[in-house]
Amino acid sequence: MLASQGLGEVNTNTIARAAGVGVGTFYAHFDDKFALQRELTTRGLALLQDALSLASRETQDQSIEQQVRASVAGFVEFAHAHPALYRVVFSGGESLPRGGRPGVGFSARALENRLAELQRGGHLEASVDTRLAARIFNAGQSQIVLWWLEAPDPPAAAQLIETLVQLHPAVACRR
Amino acid sequence: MLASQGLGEVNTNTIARAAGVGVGTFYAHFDDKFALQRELTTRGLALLQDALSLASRETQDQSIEQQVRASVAGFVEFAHAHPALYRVVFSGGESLPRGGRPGVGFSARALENRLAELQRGGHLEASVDTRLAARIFNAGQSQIVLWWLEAPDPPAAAQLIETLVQLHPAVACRR
Amino acid sequence: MLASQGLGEVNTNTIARAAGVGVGTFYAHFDDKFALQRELTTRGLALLQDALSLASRETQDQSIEQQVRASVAGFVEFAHAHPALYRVVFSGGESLPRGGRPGVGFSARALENRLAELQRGGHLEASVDTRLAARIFNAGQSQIVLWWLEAPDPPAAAQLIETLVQLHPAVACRR
Amino acid sequence: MLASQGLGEVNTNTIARAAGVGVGTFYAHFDDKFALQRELTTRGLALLQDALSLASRETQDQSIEQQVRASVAGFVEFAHAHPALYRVVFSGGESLPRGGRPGVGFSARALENRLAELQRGGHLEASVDTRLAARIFNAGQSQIVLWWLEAPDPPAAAQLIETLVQLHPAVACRR
DNA sequence: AATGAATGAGATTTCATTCAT
DNA sequence: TATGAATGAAATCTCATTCAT
Repeated sequence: MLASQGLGEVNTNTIARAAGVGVGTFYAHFDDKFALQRELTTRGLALLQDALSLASRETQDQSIEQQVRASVAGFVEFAHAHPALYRVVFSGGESLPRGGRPGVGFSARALENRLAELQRGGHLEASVDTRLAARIFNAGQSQIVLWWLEAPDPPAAAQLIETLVQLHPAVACRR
Repeated sequence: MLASQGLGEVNTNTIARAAGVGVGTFYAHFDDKFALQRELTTRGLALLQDALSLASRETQDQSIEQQVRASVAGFVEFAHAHPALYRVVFSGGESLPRGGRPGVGFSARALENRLAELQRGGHLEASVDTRLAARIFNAGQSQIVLWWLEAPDPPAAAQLIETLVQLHPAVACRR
Repeated sequence: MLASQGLGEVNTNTIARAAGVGVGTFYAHFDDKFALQRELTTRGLALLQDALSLASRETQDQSIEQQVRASVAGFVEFAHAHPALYRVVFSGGESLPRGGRPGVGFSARALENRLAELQRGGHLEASVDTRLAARIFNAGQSQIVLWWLEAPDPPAAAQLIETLVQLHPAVACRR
Repeated sequence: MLASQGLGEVNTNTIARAAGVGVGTFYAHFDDKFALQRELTTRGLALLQDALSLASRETQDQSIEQQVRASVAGFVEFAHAHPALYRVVFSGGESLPRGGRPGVGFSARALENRLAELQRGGHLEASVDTRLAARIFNAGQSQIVLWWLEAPDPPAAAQLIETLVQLHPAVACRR
């Protein structure tokens, strides 16, 4: 119903007004100020997961680099398609009360597992700490996209994607 | 005198109390709530720059990887030495009133220049977008250290440093 | 149809929901929040008056104490039969908009007249202030019954009735 | 500092304004809206207890009726001296959140014990249920005084006291 | 007639900032 | 200079009431 605001430092009145509803209506839909954020984060993350899963499925027979590229492209395209939602999910600008914020940790586990798998298969440097590498890459990716969405002269999406691919652990530390 | 708070969502009274001074005293030293943050950020950044400059100077005759390692180690050591200050400077948890926050952009220019230099010297893949690569790495580095400072079972600093070195553009995309 | 709530601090939505009707329906039947209370109070009081009148009529040839006992028993039985309604009528927990609440004053006039009659007949201490005595007894009676309805280990009704009889002005101050 | 308001249905703004302070000041002194009520109730009850204890001590060698009269007089005088405080403590017009409200139960235990003592000493009808009698009298007393404070043509305090004495269990059911 | 989503005035509460001491 | 009680604008949230269906 009401969906994508910047939601950084806004107050409930503004949120409601911006959504074209009364203050009371807001509270009819959400328990409190943070419930909206939780809701949007949950939805956004689910949407993103879907896109990434699809990308993964579609490239499962291709090269590792192609798989990485598809994943990164899916991520960037999601942000491009839903910039406001992306900001709500990944912007550190506000306060998810207790344990909500994904940030560094978002899907780090999934990437970590994938890297470990590649490592076992001999496709990734044995010396790479998969837990750290996964988190570092994810943090870099989510932050750069945040920047990209707001940059005055943003580079082309393709350029962004290509650079992320180059720095992805599975590519940068491949063997 | 008053220095290291988390300073994410705290109010002035709490800040002052925690610093052991009266609320009024706080306003005798700082114009407003954000002046403290600006002040700490400025000082913290200066301190960090000093450490990084020193590391750079000390390794200017060594290999690129050694230079990178020294830079990363300097960054991690700074965070370890001044965790609260680090959080104030790099945590996205609060609101510098417009344009203050370093985040992705911090010293990206410096790294960007260094990468461009390497590229010109033929030490870095020509296809790397130095502006993006610098920002991605910096974002990943600052965020992972934030996580590292608060992780329940943080990896050893050496491990963290090594992984960051592996993912550093100058190392990952060297030629 | 909708009848027995605690109605102390509840809001209209809850009242309507509990009554099994929509909020809108509530306002189709009552002008505002207090109209229900007024309505219930009026009905409750009428019901109670009927019971007391009946008790009075049935014992008009018996002893004063028997009359008092019948009246008190009628009161207690009414509360027992319609606890929610009783609470609405006698609970001080909410706000009848000006002048509605019976409380101390409920039927004090009737009892006052009865006491004055007894006094004229020489059956009651001449020194008793009938206006005050009537109000004190009524207040005590209505409040104790409120307590009785909610007490964790309430005494038997008979015990309650007997004690009220003992403390009734017409019994306690008889001559 | 701020002391006696009517405090029936008032809002925090009004309370603060009436006390001659800003809204914020109110919250500097009390945790929330109800804390004031709790505070006043506690103080009022303590004050009342003191008065009653004094009355009890001063009449311990006199007749039971004198003791009762002193107690009742102390109660009435307290209400007369601190009408607003009395209303806050005994008015049922608002909501002490959980377990605060004295009402029927106020000092019922003390009176109950006193009555039981008299009963053991053979000064009170054996058939009287002391628990009920104590609560009935207390309820009647507190409610009638509430009425008395607001009655358009209130009877003299002496008259009120005398009537309460006449209806007090220890007097009405003495033996 | 019945409904309940929507409303917004108003109540509660917070907090950056001031100022008398 | 240091203090913290006092302030009130602004934020969060509630709830009696309306109205389109």
